[in-house]
Amino acid sequence: MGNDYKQTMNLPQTDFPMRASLATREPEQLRFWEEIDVYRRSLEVNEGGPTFILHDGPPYANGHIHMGTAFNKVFKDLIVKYKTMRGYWSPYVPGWDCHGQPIEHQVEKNLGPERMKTISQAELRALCREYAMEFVGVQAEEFKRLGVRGDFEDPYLTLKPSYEAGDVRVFAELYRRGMVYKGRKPIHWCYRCQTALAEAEIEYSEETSDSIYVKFWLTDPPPAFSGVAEKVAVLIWTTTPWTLPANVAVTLAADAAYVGVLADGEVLVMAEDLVPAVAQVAGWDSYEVVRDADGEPVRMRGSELEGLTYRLPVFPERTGVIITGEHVELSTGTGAVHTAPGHGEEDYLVGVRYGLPAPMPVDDQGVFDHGGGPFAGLHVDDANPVIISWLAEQGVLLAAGKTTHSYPHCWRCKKPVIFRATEQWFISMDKTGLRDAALKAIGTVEWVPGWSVNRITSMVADRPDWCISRQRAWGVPIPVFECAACGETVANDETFAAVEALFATEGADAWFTRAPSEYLPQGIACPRCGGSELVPEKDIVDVWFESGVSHTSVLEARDELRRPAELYLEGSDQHRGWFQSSLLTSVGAYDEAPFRTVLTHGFIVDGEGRKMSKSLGNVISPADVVGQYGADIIRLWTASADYGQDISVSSEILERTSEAYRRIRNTFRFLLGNIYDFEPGEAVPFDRMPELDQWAMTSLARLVSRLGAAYDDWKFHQVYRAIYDYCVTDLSAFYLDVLKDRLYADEADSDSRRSAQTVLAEMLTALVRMVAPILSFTAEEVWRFMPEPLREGIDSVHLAGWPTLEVPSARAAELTAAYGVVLEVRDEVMKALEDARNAKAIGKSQEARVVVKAAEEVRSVLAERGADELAAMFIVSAVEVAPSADGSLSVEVLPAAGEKCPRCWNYRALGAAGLCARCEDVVAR
RNA sequence: GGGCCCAUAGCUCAGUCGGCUAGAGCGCACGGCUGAUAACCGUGAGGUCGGUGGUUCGAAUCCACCUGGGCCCA
Repeated sequence: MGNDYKQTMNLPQTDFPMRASLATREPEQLRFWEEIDVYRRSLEVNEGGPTFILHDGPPYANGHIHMGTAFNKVFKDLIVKYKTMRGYWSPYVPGWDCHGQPIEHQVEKNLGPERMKTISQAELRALCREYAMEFVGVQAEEFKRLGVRGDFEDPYLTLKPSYEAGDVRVFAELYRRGMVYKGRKPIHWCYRCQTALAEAEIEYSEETSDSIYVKFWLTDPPPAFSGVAEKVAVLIWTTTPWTLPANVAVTLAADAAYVGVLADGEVLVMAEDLVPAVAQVAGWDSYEVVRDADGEPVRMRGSELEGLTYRLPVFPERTGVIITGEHVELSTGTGAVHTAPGHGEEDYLVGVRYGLPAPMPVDDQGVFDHGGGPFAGLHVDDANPVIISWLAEQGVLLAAGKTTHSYPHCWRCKKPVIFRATEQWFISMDKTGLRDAALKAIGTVEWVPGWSVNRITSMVADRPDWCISRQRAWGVPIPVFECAACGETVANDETFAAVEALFATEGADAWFTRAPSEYLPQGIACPRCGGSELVPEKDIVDVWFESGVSHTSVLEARDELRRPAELYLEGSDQHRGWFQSSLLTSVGAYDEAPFRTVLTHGFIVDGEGRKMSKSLGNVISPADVVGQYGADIIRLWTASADYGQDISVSSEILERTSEAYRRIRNTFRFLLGNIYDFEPGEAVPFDRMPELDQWAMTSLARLVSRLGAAYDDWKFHQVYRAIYDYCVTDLSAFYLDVLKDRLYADEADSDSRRSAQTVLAEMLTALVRMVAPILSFTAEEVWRFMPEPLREGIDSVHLAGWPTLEVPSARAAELTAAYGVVLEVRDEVMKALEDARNAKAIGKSQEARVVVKAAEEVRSVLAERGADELAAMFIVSAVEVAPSADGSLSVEVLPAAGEKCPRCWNYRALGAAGLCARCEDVVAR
């Protein structure tokens, strides 16, 4: 049949596969990029261009990457690639956070308790390094598989000597500026294992404890109570009697009502709500609440009692003070909390606020020293019964019982741990105005999305001093010394310089294997006692401090980078973490923020918006997605999400993303298939193109500028949206569909077909570049299937730059307006054709001719296009435009006149050869 | 418990200073085509804009509270 004519048609030809098979094909692109060293080349092409530095926040070198890390890295990658396309010199140096408790903990678990006992710190550190390096390797491969481009040959690692030297440099500067001080802070301590424990090493379980109610005698009771009885006490409740020797304050709830209860001839002050419960525990047969002249209970708010003093229970010759705090519970106890800043986190924080001392009478072994007064020499394990009976003897114990509650235990020995204040190193927020300077620096930075600035501001405004020391093995030491003779800290420009040099050449390991005399200059002595024997500080630095100094260890240290960076980009948790530690160390050392813009994204959650967890069974791993769908699907998903909120992944979302991908891929395939015989020399200039092609060029130009704006504005989901809608709506559903007749049936070398191909080539070369930052693999694949001349001798799409497209603006505006009308009419025509199809009047639209009745304004626009052009655009055999009686738009569908041309399948009057005039003409040649 | 934030069709997103019957694409249903064919085209059905109350002539949009969710802290 018509197949005879098939050979005379210009049907699409391309080897570009319809099916992506990304999981198997992507590795080929990876090898290609490796071969041509695309990262290096991406810098070379923009040598001398403006610089854009996205500074990578280091993930922790432990375990495989998850969806969150994948999202974050791909997000960064598409920004770097976009900037590269726009001509920016944009190096990307990935980094890893290699020190810290989780790795040390894991290594310790692998070793087991027996070997741990015999291993040296140096050996332990070597094992930790090995462990970290293994996962740096694992994650680097996983990132590369996602298409992430960067200097994976030479990433930055917090365990490298050059990095560790930067830790010293920043610490030294902060120290010189007087921001670093030594103070005390309570930490979890296991006296059996003789070690500090991190929060992650604590296991909580139920524990039965003593529960006692103790009277603290007020020295100057409020008159309302003191008139009633001679002795007035504030009644506290505690489950840790052994912490009473360290008591310095009682904390009340500022807004709660407190009353005096008269029982056994004494007034006991407690929260009104808790009086009945206390009466029951105390076993009072009768009691009364102190009342005023009107018979109303005397109520005082916690804040009114603030400032009163009382005699310490264990040291009656000293006094404590009543304060208020937010952590006071009014569901149990008395509403008055025994406060020992040396023994509790909340107590410590409230103590800092009130400037209270933090006595710590318990030593490393858990034994009271002389600070324990009458209990000196007693072990805390044995102390409770002794203290309780002592309190009873003193007449201050109201009641004693037992209670069960959740209590922290050591992960190693499984025994209860204690909270114990120890010497720690701090960075002061206020001594030298760091807080104010940081807040000021926040104002110089662009925070995206906008609410981000509120979050960082309130966190910096409210945070306590930064405790930067850890009692650990795997990290960078606090680079100071202690005088062996008098305990004074020894640290000055000379020692810092020597330590920095030591770390730079041998790494921080040397701190643990070399004696200070080997690397410190001669003559360093204790400024207080003149002692010359110096002991290196045992504590290491908080890992947040380490990663925080990357502005120095990486941005400053590496030739291709500089401080400040244009962009930091991390999840919203980093307001507390890296954004802040980077900001504080940079402002502290250099008086300025290390970044110009900070971009924050939400967290990855499941389809219901819940976080992913093993227990919920909703975890999706990037490796599985790459295996099933391919990295480009992860990349497309990354771009499609509005990162300002939490980002969902589910199998449905991935399925949808994958369908969208196929749509884009097929658009590329169609474009490639129709330019197989096109040479750029045959391009038709804009002003000689048919109007429809001019419109297509206009809409492409609009897309180019819209995408540029969306990318520049960090609105990547709009980029995705615009590309996708363009492929579906502008191209597939309209322009490309309309073009088929011209492409397939017109003479191969005709101006009309060459014009169409000119447009398709423009679309292809522009789209492939604009999509490359996102669909990095597919774009590269498309690039390799493009006709050689269109590639302009460029190996990789990633080196091809951003498209430039000029369309006369007056003509563009004219066409945009006119085609708005045409497309509206087209919609109506489609509806009418569908009705006809449903009535079995027609099958394909060419079988119909239509009569469009419209108002004058519409008719004039249509008339300008011409009936033939309208028929082509509506894909019908003929269009007739007629006035409409009421001005409304309506469409009448009639059978096509003429017969089906066996070559082009349009309904036309057929000539002698049995073909339509156009086809007859084409075949004749 | 506190701070910051989120909530529009099954999915991903639009909805400017509050103002026509809340939009798009996908998916779905139905149909067409068989020269983009494990493609392509068309039509259609889907939403009490998380809930309640308030401000207003009028609220998806402003306010309060609640519910659910996220991050951080406690």
